[in-house]
Amino acid sequence: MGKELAKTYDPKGIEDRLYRKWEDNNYFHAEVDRSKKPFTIVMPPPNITGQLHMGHALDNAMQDILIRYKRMQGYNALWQPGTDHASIATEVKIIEALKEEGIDKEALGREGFLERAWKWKEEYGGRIIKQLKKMGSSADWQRERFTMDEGCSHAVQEVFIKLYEKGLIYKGSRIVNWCPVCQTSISDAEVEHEEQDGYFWHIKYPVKGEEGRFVEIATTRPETLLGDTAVAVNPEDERYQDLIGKTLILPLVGREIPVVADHYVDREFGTGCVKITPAHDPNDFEVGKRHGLPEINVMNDDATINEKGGVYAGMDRYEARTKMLEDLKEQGLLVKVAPHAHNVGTHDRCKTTVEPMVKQQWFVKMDELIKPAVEAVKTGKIKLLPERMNKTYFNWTDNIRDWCISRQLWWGHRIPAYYCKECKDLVVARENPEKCPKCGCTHMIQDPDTLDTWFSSALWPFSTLGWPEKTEDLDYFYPNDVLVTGYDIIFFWVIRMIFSGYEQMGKEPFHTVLFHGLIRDSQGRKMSKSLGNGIDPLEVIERYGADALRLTLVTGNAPGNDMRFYWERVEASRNFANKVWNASRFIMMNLEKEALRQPSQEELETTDKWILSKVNTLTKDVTENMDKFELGIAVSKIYDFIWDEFCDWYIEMAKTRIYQKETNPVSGNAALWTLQNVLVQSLKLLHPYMPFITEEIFCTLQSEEETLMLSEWPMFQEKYCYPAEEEMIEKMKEAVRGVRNIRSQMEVPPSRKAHIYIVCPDEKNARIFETLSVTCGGFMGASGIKVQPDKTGIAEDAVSVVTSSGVIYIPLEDLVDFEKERERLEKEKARLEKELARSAGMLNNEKFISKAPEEKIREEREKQEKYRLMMEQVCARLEQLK
RNA sequence: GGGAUCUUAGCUCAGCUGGGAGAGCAUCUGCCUUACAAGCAGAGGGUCAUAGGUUCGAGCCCUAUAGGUCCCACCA
Repeated sequence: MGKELAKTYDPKGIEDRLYRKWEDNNYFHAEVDRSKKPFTIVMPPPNITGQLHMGHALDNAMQDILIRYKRMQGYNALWQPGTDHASIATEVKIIEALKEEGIDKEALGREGFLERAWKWKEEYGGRIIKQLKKMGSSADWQRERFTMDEGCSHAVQEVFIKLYEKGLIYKGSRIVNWCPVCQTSISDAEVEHEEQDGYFWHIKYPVKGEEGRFVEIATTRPETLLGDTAVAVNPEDERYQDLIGKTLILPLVGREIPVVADHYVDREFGTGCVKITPAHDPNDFEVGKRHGLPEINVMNDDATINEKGGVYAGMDRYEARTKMLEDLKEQGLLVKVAPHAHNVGTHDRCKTTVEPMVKQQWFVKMDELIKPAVEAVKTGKIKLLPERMNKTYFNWTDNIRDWCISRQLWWGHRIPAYYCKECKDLVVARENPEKCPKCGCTHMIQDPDTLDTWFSSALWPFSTLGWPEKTEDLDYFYPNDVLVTGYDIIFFWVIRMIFSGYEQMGKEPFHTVLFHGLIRDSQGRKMSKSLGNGIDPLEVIERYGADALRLTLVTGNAPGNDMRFYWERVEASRNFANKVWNASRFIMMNLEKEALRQPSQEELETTDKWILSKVNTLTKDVTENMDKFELGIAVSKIYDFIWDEFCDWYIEMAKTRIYQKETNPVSGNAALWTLQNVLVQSLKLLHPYMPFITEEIFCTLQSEEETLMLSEWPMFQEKYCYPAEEEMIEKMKEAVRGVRNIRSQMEVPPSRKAHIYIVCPDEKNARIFETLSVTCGGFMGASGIKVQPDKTGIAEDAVSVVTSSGVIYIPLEDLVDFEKERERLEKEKARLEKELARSAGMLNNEKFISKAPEEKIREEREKQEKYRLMMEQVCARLEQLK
């Protein structure tokens, strides 16, 4: 008869098969279509070095949910995917690989290295995309882009030149964060501060011409002493007034340096005297600028001491430190060593301690660029979710510093700047100029540096749509709608996309940013390679299916909050998938070959109307929640509806009618029609979250339909609101629960049936139970139900359940333990007393009556009346049992 | 040093604009009831971190305190 499904849901096979079907049918592809409204999300491009991890899984699950939802709503939904060249991360990986082969990067040369890099890209670039597909991601893969493909590179070049021409990009000699291991400058955002235990070394500098007089300074980095060009004191520090302007002899070096006065010096801290090393400390750099001090760079790019360091030349910075301290001690100039915890800047990629150094680098001037980006968030033109991210955002924008964009790396976008070999003139141009515009010679050399990887990702929302060409795509799909990403890259990426969007497009790149948190392990630790605590999403998919993983990741997680990963939670999700599967299996088993007839209003029974009303409300709620990006709330409502209302109540209620459809075909048809319709509507609501299982069921159930993913998102319909039926069923459920509770407490075996009496003096309630007696009879373990207005004919010793709509009597004389029954009633009485006291407390409070909204007062009165009636019944029953 | 955030059932977390405390897992009891034991029915378990305040009414708003987490920051 009906269609067959396996007894348990097995995602294996099904998922790959359906994904192939979706791809083959081009369902993910979006073309400009002016008749439809666009909805666009750009995928944060994963690194080509990457493997899918839980962060990606969450990020992509959320985006896929939104994009599938909007697609079903009829939007022209574009999810624009791609990958990132990840300059430094990739370069480091390639160098490692080369090392294993015994090849040196420099020896290989730039060209050879880039050849290797592109090969790497070919090999690994596609890997993560394959993995994303396993998640069910419905991105438009035909539009897949790469940050270093021709179009994106063109965009990068254009932006660079435009900004340069506007004076917003400049080259300058400034102090930058230098990574001695990666041997490149890095931006402020790439520096992580970490507290380390170090020492405060107190060193004496002799005052020139005053035998036996010294100035004592304190430092955490004694090796920088080699580059000192002054000692500074606070101009208002009485202790050192006479020193200002004097000359000191720099220990170990013998160079003469002045004592200068600068307000930067904190009199309270250390000795109040600060050694000034303009070439190796950002503060000192500023002080040096103010006092016209020379900048002496004493280090090589690998942080060994250079020739300026005299006898220490060639030593590593820490080696030199040790040696210098020994020497100072010998000379009696090291006066004190105090333990001192301080913050040390490290490179986020390799964790090497960053060395501040003065270097020629390229910078983006930020103060003007950032203004529209600040304005956009301030005015709500761009909404950050959760809202608290605004503070983080402004904290960064308010303290913004120029962005160092040049990197001494090979893998990346080459800076379009050319230098004349002869006159050193600098030209920024689209192509290598044949001759120097200044001196006319033909030796122009391109700047060897490449750009920060984030320079290209900042353009992602429009470079992927064809910018700088004026494309149809750009016109139609830009601005994007939503950006989904982790809060950890708000500075690296989100802010930079926003100001780049305004600068290049004159429009914001998106209007909503939905931030998610980190996925942690079960102990709350970050998942990391070094800890070995990472969980591979592919393994989860392998074991439980992509749907289960997706559901796990978005359930019970508020935006921006971190989440712990538990296998048990995946198991719970898998169980839900199985529940959906089996409910569908049951329905399909009972469907006849011929189509169901839509029942008339009269043919729909109370229970049908109740569940139709419920799913109607659910549709409204879920749509509202999803529009507010409350994905977790929306899906838990779907979950509760399907499991609790639909499966545990409605399907059970419908069973009798299905089994007896031969004798009552009208009722059977109405039940089956309702089952099928509610199921389909639930599948639609669930589809964005669990695309595979819902598609599989839908296509089996409605074999004439091609796919669920392009079906219409359900709408709330006024005609399916049945408040009266909802109330009736709720009353019935209360009664059923009451009886089940009693039976369980009294340990009545399920096989034991009893004839049940429901005493309802209220006519309306009586009618409810009469109508529903067949339905609730089965649930109450009743052999029959009699609804009557009084207790006539009911055995004195029958057990009773007091509900808000009537008293239910269960004659089970031989089984009843009266002691237990009394206990139970006493407990119920106590509960009611508490409720009544609460009600009375409120209603007797004059202020509540005068100030609370009328609705609340009415509600409270109704409750009080309900409890009062129940109390009467309980007391009467207790009296009887005495 | 500045800022954010958290503290709710044994565990992990929801709780939207203030109006009778929720879920999943775990625990206990009874059920292999012809969709599902990855299940069904029932039960126990919380002075919502502490102390004040605003309010008729606070898990939710305000203030302070304690503890945890995270971000930012150039005191050498």
